[in-house]
Amino acid sequence: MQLDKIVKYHKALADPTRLRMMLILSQGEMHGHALAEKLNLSQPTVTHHASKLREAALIKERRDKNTVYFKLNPEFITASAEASLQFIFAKGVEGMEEQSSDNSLKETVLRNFFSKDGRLRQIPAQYKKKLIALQCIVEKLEPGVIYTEKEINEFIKPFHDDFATIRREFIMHQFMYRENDKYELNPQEMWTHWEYVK
Amino acid sequence: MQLDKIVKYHKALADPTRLRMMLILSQGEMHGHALAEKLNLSQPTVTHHASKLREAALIKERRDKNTVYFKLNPEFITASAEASLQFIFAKGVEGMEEQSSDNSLKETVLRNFFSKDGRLRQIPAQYKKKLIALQCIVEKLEPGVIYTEKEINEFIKPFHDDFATIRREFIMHQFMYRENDKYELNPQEMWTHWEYVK
DNA sequence: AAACAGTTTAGATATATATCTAATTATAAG
DNA sequence: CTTATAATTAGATATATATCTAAACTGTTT
Repeated sequence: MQLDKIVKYHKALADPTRLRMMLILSQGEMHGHALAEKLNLSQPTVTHHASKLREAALIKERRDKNTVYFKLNPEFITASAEASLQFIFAKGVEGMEEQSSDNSLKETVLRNFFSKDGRLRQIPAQYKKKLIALQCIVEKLEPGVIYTEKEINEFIKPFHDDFATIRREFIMHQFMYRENDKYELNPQEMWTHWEYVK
Repeated sequence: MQLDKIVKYHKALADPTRLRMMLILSQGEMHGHALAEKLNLSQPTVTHHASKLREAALIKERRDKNTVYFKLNPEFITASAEASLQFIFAKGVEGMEEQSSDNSLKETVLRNFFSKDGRLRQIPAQYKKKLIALQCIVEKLEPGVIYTEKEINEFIKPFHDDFATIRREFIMHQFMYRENDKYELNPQEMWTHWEYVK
């Protein structure tokens, strides 16, 4: 998983001192002592910040005799910014794998909580089973259709008397979304409750 | 100064939980309760992270009855990443202003520390004055020329007997840089010791 | 080999922050 | 007006981190 790398990149730049270091180094390479002087910091502090930047590969170093010169690693700086954006906007490419993994549990729920006529005997208390029961009902709705609250209630009633609770759970667990008392199915990707985010 | 904003942007994304929030929201808007559930966190924690993201303008919110829906603010996300890069790579556009501000101090140093024949009587102990004295000497070198250590020594001797110390100070204060025993002047922008980084 | 200069490591301290529970606020429903 | 639900605020705690001083290390010079 690359999440850690992206965090590391942002952490590296999430500090005013390190940003000023980067600014200074954008003018050319510089050694530790001079950096400490320009920033009014002790040398150990500069070492500390330099390690953070180096761990994120944002700077490179060269050594001449005793003194270590730092300079920017521009390719990596831009690459990291790019990667961060890609990460955030990567539409759920993953998360589809486990889709059908829990079939046995689904059958259990269908057998134990629904009667032959399709009514929900009772709302499962156990979290995962409740989600499955809700999903079994909600997937009988039409994707793309906009429902009124009344219509949703009428739809639920044949399954269970407490339509208010179930309607609320639909929203709560992201099966549907609501705006100005209009209800609509969310895309199925949003129903993925089994931790697809690693 | 925009440094704070850039720090805020990176801080906002410098946390695995918030990054996962962004990932989830990239699939569509979601309200606090559902986010808490997906992330296995308490609702106050989600509020906490949402504020951080909101302060950096990375997410937007809408409210329907009691529930607040979060969604990404994609323009700002990319704009911030762009601004961060621009900040880092902004070559010293600033810093040129105060160039000639301290002329009086320079005259003082010239009068008190240099004799009529141009020799440096003694190395000033006071930091700013020392820098001025060094600069007065170093600027007599040719930009672009690569010197050997021997040549540097010979150059300094007419100014001061302790050429070793002065040569070291040239490096230390970034007037010159050294690689494999070759010495070269740094560009004048790097001599700017009077805190151009705000 | 002794001294030195630049860097790094170790250890201490203070501030920041991620997370929780409990209490409060805000909006809606009955 | 009372209750209920979602969100926020307050307060507590534990971890992370920015900074310093002092000590150790490493390569250079004498």
